[in-house]
Amino acid sequence: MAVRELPVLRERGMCCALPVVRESWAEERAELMKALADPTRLTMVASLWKANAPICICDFTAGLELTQPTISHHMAKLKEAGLVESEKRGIWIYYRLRDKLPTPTRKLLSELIG
Amino acid sequence: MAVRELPVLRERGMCCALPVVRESWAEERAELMKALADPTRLTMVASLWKANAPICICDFTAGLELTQPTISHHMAKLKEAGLVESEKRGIWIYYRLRDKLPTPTRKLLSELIG
DNA sequence: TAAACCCATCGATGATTGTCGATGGATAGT
DNA sequence: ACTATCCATCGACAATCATCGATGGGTTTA
Repeated sequence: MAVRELPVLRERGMCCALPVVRESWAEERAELMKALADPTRLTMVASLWKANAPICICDFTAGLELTQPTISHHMAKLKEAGLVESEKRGIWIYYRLRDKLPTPTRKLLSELIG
Repeated sequence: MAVRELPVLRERGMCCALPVVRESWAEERAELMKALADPTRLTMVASLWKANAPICICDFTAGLELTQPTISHHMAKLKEAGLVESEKRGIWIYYRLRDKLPTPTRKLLSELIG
């Protein structure tokens, strides 16, 4: 918090005073952020997080004001991002937060939701 | 971690066993996540976070393989999301992470980057 | 004054995304 | 066997987005 100085000596045309490099880290993390960058999906994840119990699609379609295909589509994105896993039980398919969430992801969700 | 049971008794056509409601909370948070849901912007935020020093646009255009208008566009989004603030110094405009970041946001960035 | 540099903005374009209706597979009750 | 329910998938559409080239406004140096 102390080194917030502005460079004084600086020549024109000479950039890159600081190392700014795109890393593969950003690509992976951006994928996770994309999965969470929607109010509906965020609500779904938060519901699963707080309920700590399996929820099926029809419960979401009842609570959120969206069509069943739309909810299914969002849930598929969450699953593709590795945030959610599903289990079929009779007619219903129950979704829950993935058991083996990477620790950084779990902590991030904790900061975001909890 | 104990209540991971699947509902056994369940009637067809009766949903909403669990409260799933869209809250305004999700709308706000989704905006922040959208700002972070791009590899380039993620790299920029991480650079500002780690460098802990002001960086100007030309430094980013030199490091990332993108045009200056594109970088400017991304930086504008970060600014609009309240993540970044700028200061003009001669020819250059220096960007840094916002001083008064809300604590949840700062902790989230810490989990995401640090 | 002129030239060089930094940057924001505009307009365009191709790609991605959120949403819906329609359809069909699977399962349970009658 | 027939029907009702839950759900995934497909195709379509409008909206948003990431990227670029072109332009112009500021600012410093020559």
